[in-house]
Amino acid sequence: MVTNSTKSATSAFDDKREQLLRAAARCFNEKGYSGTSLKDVSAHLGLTDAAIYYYIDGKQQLVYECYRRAADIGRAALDDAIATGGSGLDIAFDYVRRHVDAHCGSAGPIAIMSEIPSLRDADREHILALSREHSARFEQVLEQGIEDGSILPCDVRMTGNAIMGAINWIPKWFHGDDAVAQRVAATFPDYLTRGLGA
Amino acid sequence: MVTNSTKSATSAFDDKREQLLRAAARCFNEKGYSGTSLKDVSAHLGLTDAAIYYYIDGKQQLVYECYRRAADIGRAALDDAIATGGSGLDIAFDYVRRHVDAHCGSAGPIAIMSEIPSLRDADREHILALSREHSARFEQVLEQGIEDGSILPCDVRMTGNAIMGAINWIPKWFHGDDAVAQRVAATFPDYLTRGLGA
DNA sequence: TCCCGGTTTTAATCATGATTAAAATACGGA
DNA sequence: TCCGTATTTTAATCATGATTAAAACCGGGA
Repeated sequence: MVTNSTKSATSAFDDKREQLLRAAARCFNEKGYSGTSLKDVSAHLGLTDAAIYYYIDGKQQLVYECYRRAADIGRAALDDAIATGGSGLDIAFDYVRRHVDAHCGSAGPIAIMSEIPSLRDADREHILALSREHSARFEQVLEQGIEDGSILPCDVRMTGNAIMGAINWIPKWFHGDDAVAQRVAATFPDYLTRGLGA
Repeated sequence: MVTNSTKSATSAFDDKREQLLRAAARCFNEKGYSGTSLKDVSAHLGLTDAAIYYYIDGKQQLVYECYRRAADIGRAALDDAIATGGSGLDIAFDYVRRHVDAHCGSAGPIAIMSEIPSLRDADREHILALSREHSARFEQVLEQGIEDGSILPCDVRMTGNAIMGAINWIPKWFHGDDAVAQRVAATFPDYLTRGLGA
């Protein structure tokens, strides 16, 4: 019935839908959008491909929601980091820590937005807007750090691209190993912010 | 006729074949392996899709050679960096500089190896081997830097992953703008090695 | 000018995979 | 136990795109 429930009450339906999004995210990360068949995704849930249509409107809708979920998680990581306050460098560190946790922790696989062109026109606009907004906000954090002296002057756009790239690439080599997750958490925030100066 | 010429003599055939690989790399980077049709690739050369088969054995062969070319370029960047010598940190800096140049400079689009699973079994083994070897060699450079005191002790595998990720993600946002290329060159080597300590 | 190899296109073929409709199944409550 | 809704499957349909074979084209040398 594909209910567009706005409520967050945890129905069995919503649960399974969430599972579906995670399974799809994992598949998309591994084999790309066009490379994953709905059968690949449904297999993760022990269903047939056709069953997916009970939960979601189609494959396009599936990527779109995966990407939107990814954007939400990234935004939340930045929101929370900003909320904790501190210098620009502190915020940047906390953001990396949270975002990396999101990729490696129990939040499950998060889709990396590596195939924006394959989205429907309207969806692409929306996702691009979210993505640009996120980048801009992070760059502002870097600028704030430059002003408060915690970060060395730099090209914030390029530096932001470097940091985002390092994070976005994680799913390409991280596959759920807890021990590795710890090493990521112990290394990434420190390494990626140490390069910002001090 | 799809000659497997080992010579490097620049025949018109080899030239066009090289153009083909670059066009394919650009397409794969933008829309993924399955997402790009041979028609997409051939359009870049002003040909029809069927004409591609005159130059290469098929789509699988095309990705394989794109990835192999990418591996070669990455290896060359590391070889050259090591050849110039210096501390581990110096080498790391030079490697990043060269590899980033390769992505943004006239070497043309380099395929990012983001869809290893879609390779044929035998090809996948080969590419994975090259990839692992490259990572291992770069980690050795980092270790050398730790020994000679130019790099702070760290988890070289994770740090290497972070650096490679930042570089590999470049094609996702860089689209040939020369001015941007300069900013990348001015920012990445410095930022990515500054985080290694000193 | 005519011929030939090298190059490209046209016009099939063929498999894959998204999507849909109808039928089957499961399961909680009356 | 029986019913009705929620869930899933089965069995089409349909479009896309890789691949191939045969025909057409093109430029240089005899």
